[in-house]
Amino acid sequence: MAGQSKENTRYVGDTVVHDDDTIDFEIIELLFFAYRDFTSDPDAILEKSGFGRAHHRVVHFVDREPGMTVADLLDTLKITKQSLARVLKQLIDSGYIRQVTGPEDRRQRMLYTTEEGQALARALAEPQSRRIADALAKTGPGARDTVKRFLACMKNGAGD
Amino acid sequence: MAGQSKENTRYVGDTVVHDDDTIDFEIIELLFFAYRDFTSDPDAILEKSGFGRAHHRVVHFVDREPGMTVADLLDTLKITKQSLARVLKQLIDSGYIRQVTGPEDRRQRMLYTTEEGQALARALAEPQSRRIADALAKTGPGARDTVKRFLACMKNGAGD
DNA sequence: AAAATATGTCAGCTTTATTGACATATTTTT
DNA sequence: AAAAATATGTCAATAAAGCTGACATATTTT
Repeated sequence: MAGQSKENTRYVGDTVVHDDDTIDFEIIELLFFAYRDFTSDPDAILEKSGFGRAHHRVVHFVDREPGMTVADLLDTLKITKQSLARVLKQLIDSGYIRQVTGPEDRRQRMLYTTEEGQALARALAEPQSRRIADALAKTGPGARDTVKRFLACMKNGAGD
Repeated sequence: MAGQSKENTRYVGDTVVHDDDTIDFEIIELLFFAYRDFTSDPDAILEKSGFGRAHHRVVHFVDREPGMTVADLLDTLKITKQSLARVLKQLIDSGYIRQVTGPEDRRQRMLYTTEEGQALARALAEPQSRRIADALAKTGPGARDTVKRFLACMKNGAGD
């Protein structure tokens, strides 16, 4: 419990302002740098395929949840249908993802990675996984569980 | 040490592929969702000012390191001069950041937040800090230190 | 005096997102 | 059966935030 929640607030106009030492700048910045470098890992691989981070996210989630629908994917990524459309079309045209008409509801398009899509998804995840493993090892025993719980709580709607 | 580093690799073409259970998909996804929601916190505030995330980062770092030069900022953000230029100009024109000619080297422009800039930086950091504090509290005692070390190791050039 | 440095700026391009509008196929409701 | 709702696709226009390349200016270093 170091360095936050002292409730030392003041006002500028009608905006609540917390003084320096009540804000956890340290972890805010660590998170920024950690994520910046974490996401830079797959960039070299993506460049070769001519894809960007948007493609990465789509291939990743479809690989992880085979058969998910377009609506599922939109909900996961929190982007609009039109934003997804271009990226998804490119991945389908390039043979990384294929669509199957839903067996129950024929309006739905269930999404699957092809062999190539699966290989891409894993090639992209590999350096990230390695970075995580190294960081956890250096952090010490028990780190994985603590980090897991912390990250889960950082997410919206983590009721507990 | 659960769920990674089994070194169970195979090849597709000349791309190294790790099988399912050798990749730490769990933490990769937790990190994605945590960061997605963490960065969404300040968005409501930014919209009011007509600024975006790029402005956020600039105001944040200048507030944290008053007197930093343009070159320092470019190095921190890892973006190009031309990308920074537009954002920085808007912040200066709006009165959130001011420039002072370097006292030693008059080519340099040392950057400072104004009162308004400081207030903005802290208003933006506040919900993020609160989210972190809540997550750490829920994770349990000792979480802060573990999370800090883990995040530091996730950054490039963190030679233990 | 020449070269290097720190910054600023113009012009054009790319990626990734946005909104709005509308089309099609299919399922559900009336 | 007709109407409404749903899942998806697509066209067009726009925005934010990055990029490269080129060049200008002021200042410091060589």
